[in-house]
Order: sequence, then C-alpha cells, then structure tokens
Amino acid sequence: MPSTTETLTAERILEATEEVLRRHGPAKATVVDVARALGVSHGSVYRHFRTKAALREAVTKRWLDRTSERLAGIAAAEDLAPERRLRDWLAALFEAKRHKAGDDPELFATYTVLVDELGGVVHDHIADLTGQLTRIIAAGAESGDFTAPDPATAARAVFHATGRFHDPGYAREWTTPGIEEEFEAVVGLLVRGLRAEGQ
Amino acid sequence: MPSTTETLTAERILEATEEVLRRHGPAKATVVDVARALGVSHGSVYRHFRTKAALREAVTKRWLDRTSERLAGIAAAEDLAPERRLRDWLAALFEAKRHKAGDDPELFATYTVLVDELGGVVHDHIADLTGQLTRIIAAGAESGDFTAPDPATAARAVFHATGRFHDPGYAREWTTPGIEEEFEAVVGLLVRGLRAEGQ
DNA sequence: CAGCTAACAGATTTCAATATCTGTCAGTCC
DNA sequence: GGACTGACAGATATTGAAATCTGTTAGCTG
Repeated sequence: MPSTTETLTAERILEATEEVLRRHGPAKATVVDVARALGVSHGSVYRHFRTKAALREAVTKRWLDRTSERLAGIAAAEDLAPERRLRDWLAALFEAKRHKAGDDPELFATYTVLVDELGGVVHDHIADLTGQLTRIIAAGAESGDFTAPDPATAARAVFHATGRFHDPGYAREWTTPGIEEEFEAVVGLLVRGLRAEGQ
Repeated sequence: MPSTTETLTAERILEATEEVLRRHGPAKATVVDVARALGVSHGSVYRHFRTKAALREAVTKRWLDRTSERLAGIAAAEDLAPERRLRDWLAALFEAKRHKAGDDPELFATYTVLVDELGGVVHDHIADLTGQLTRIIAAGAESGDFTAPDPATAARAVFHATGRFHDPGYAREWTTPGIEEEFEAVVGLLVRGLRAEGQ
C-alpha cells in the first residue's frame, strides 16, 4: 500500500527513515523497512542513497542541524552583551540537548548510536557549534569585555569544558538533582576566566 | 596444577582475577577461569567473594585506588604555590589516565567496561579525587591566591570541566595531535577564573 | 572443624543452521 | 526512456539446541 502517489524524493526517504528509526531503533532499522514504509522496493531507495551508511549519515546530519539552527539565532544576537550572549548560548545548548534526551529517550539513544558510528558528521557539527562560539567570544574581545588572544582556541576550550552538559555520553547525568548548579558553577568559572582584567 | 601451596587469600584471588581479565577481557572472564588459574575449585572463590559482581567490584576498586594514591602526593604538597599545585595535579591526572590508556589499551578498555557497570565504585573514586581538588583550592582561597566562596563546588566544577582529559569515554581523543594544547587552553581558562581579582 | 571439593539447578552463552539484509543490475512499465 | 521492480550473490543477523557458567550445598579431608 503506497502511502501517497507523490514521486519518491530524498526528503520523503529521510522522513520515512526517521520514522523507522524511531520505531525499530538503530540496530534493527533496515533499508527494506524504509522501503516498505514508503510502499516501494528497496532498490528505489538505493537510487537516492548509494549505501545504507549514506542514508544514516544524511538523516543524522539533518537531526544535528536542527539543533545548530536554533543556536545560531542566539549567536547572531549582536544587541546582547557578550557575557549575556555567551551564557544564553551555553544554556540554550544544554537545554536543547537535555530536552531531546528527556523527551524521547529512545530516539535520542538511537541518534547517539548513529552519531558515533559516523565520525565525519560529528566533526562538522562540532565545527559548526565552536564556530558560533568563536563569533560570540571574538565580539566580546573586540568590545573589551573579554580577554581572548585567540577567540577560536578559547571557544574550543569553553566547548570542551562544558562537554558534561552537551555530550550525549553524559545524558544519564542530565536528570540528576544538582545538575543545574553544576552547570552554573562551570559556566561561572569559565566566564570569569574570559573576563578582561578591569572587570 | 596449583601455582603455589599458599593458603587462598582475597589478595591472591584479586591478582588472579586481574590476570584473567587481562587475558580474556571483561566479557569472557569467568569465575571458573579465576579458580582454574589458582588451581582451586570455583566454590573456593565464592568463599571469599559472595558474587561475581563483588569480585569485579573489588578488583576495579583496587585499580582506581592506584591512581588516587599517586595524585594524593601532589594534593598534599603544601610547599608549592596553589596555582602550581592545581596545574600539576590536573596534569598528573591527565598523564596518569592517558598513560594507562596508551600503555595497555585492552586492559584499559576492560576496566572501563567494569567501571561503568559498577555505579558505586566510580562515585567513590570521583568523591576521592574531587576531595583532593577541594583541598588544593581551599588552600588557594586561604592564601588569597584564589577567589572561591565554596571550594568544594569550585573543585567539582574544575573536575567536570576537565572531564575531556580524564573521563575514559574520551580515551580515543587522548592520542590526537592538538590534545596538549586543548588541555592547556582549558586549564588556563579555569585557573584564570579561580584567580583572585588583584591577580 | 575449617577449608575445600564436587555435583547440581537454573541462568547465560556459544555455535551452527537458517533467515534476512545489502547492494547490484537486467529488465518492466508507464 | 527515466523511474521503478524483482531476483540474485555475498554478508550479516536470528534462532534454538547444546555447552558453559553462577551460586548453593552436602559431604570429604587433613
């Protein structure tokens, strides 16, 4: 039973893949399942994605990009003071990840598996996020609020230092009681470390 | 073939267990293997450890404690300036973990598996390490080198912020080229954040 | 009698046969 | 004739029967 008569597009395949992953999980989701969900033969799916890995990569990239886009808005908010912008951005990153993990834990676990079987995608995602952070810190350095000889290095340091609050490997900890305070303590320390001497 | 005629002690069982883990890995190491290595029946092992989990826990605790002990020396070196002491301690922690991981990757992977199937042991280990950090930071706060209203909170923040350089989950990254510089950048930022206003 | 063994029940793991999946391609169908 | 199918070979996953392991205990042994 074909779900619609529309032509088969990469986009429709990605949507079906996401649904199959949600239902079956990363280990049991097959290309045949995706084709079945679309009412086509699996050969047709291979017309749009050369391998199963390419399909998984595309769907994962889409998922990661949805997070980056939301944060890009904050990174671009040049009206806010740099410190405020940095704190908001980090809080939004934490909140976004935590929400994804808490909302639908199985889907989050699924994407976590996909993410670390796909080296390149994560690398790009992290480059994207640290790029946004670099822009915030560079703005702060220019305005004199921050001391940062090399904003890109400082951005990576801030990103790594807050890993506990956005790296999926720590997702289990995101529901423990004191986590908000831990986050505040780490961010507070980092912001103090970035601030220019005369405040 | 009994390896010796000595009486069977908990200590001898732990040594044999470590050897069996090194040889077979965490998934295939059995209590029967340990007993065989000691030339006794597995029932004798159960006389000293109530369950297989208890045996694994004891051997893991021993392994973690070997790291803590080395660091305790630095934490107690009260002749060093607080900032120096903090930097040395963090560098020693990174170095210790990195060495363990690089030296015998399979044994490290084995213990990593054990560590995160045993919730309580890690918790104690982390409490031990953050306790050492707290003492260093508290000393810095007293001497006026650091600003830290709550040294224990600051210690946990520093520990979490440097997770990338001691959490086994990141072991893969410890051999990548820029890791030393990343470490320096994070530690530099944290130390700046801890320093009292007038330097 | 303290320390050990050996045999056991139930749970878990292994292994090999069987089924399913991936990726290709010759051929069908608007 | 461009999008799709369906049959195929080799790779991977599933399954269930057999082997092994965990944890207990009755009894041996020095």
